[in-house]
Amino acid sequence: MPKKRTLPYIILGLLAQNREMNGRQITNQFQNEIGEFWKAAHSQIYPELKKMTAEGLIVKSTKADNDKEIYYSITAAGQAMLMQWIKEPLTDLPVSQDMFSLKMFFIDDKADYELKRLIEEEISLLETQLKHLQEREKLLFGGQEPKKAFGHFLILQRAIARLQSQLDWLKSLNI
Amino acid sequence: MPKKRTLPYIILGLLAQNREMNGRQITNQFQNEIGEFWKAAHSQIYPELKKMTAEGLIVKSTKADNDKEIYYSITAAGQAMLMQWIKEPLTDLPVSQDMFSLKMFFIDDKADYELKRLIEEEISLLETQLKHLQEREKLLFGGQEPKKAFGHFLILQRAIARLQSQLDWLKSLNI
DNA sequence: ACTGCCATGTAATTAGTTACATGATTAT
DNA sequence: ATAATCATGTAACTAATTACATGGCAGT
Repeated sequence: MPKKRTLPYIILGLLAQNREMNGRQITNQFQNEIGEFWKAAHSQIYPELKKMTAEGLIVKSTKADNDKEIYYSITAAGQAMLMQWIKEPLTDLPVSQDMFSLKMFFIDDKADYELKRLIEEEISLLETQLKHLQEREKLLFGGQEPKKAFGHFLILQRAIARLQSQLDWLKSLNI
Repeated sequence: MPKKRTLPYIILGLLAQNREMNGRQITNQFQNEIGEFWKAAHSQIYPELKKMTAEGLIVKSTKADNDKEIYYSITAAGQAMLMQWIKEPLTDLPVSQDMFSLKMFFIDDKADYELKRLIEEEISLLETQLKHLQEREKLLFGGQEPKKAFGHFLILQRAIARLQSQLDWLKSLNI
C-alpha cells in the first residue's frame, strides 16, 4: 500500500475555488496561507498536473492568443474525490519538523549560551511571520468575518493565534 | 547540493545523552518527545547507523554474551558535528503538514457540517495528546525544573502550552 | 544591455514509507 | 501453543528537493 498522498487534494481544492488556474498560479499559492501547511515546488506541480489530467480529475485548456499558458479546471470526478477526502476522519496530529525544538532538546545545561541564542532566533522568526500573517488578514478580510472562504479565514486566525501564543511563551522564559 | 539532512543529528544527539544505545532503543525514542518533531522508522535508522559508522561519527560494539544486539557510541568527530549543527542559525519556521488546517482551508461555507466535524475531531486528537504529554511531564520531571536535560524539559513544557492554546482557541469557536 | 519575472518543463538524487523477512525471548 | 515483544535487516516504491534548461516579455 503506497503512502497517502496530499498534493493532488490541495490542487483539487484550489481548482474548486478558482475554476481555472495555470501551473504558475498554483505554485504561487504555496507562498501564502497554504505554505504554512504544505510546500511544493513547481518541479513537483507540473508533473502532478499531467498525472491528474490523465486520471480525469482535471482538464486542461489554452487561450486562443497564448498557447504557452496551460489552464486547468476541476472535473466532476475531481470534485467527488475532493469531497471524499474532506470527509475522511482525521487520524493523527501533524509532526512539525521543528529545528528549534529539536536543537533545544539536545541542550542539557540551562546555562548553555546556545539555549539563549536559539530562543532569540526563534522569537525573531516568529515575529516576522506574525507580521506577515497580520498583513494578509488585513488585506484579505480586513477584520471582517467573510461570507465565503470561511475556512480560509479560520485557518488564518488560527495561525495568528498560534504564533502569538508561541511568542508569549518564549518571551515569558527567564533564560 | 543535496537536501539538508536531520536524522543523523538526532541520532548524534541521542548518543551524546546516552553513551550507548542499540538500533531499537534509538527507534523507540521517536515514540515520545522527539516524535512530536520528527518521525523515523527502524527501516530508515538501521541503514543510517551503518552509514554513520562508516563516516566515523559513531562506533559500534557488542556485548560478550549477546552478539545480536549492536550498541553504538558517539565519537569525538560525532560530538564536533553535533555542536556545529546546534550552532547553525535557524533560517526558517517549520511547515506543519496539518490535515486539519488544509481541509478547513477548502471549506467555503460557515454552515458546512464538515467544518463542525473537523473541529470536533481535532479537539479529540489534541486532548488525547495533551493528556499523554502531561503524563510524560509528571513521569520525567514531576513538576520540578531539572538540573540536567533542561532543553528536554523546555520543549515538553512548550509542547504542552502549545496544545493547550490550540484547544482553547478551537473551543472558543462558535460553529 | 541587463535584471527580473512569467511560464513550463526534465534530470538526478535523496529521504522516507510500506512491506517483506528472520529468529530469539517472554508472557498468557 | 501462541501471541507479543525484542532485535535487526532488505526490497520496492513514492515524494520531494535541487539543479538544469528554454524562451518570452517588461522595466530601468
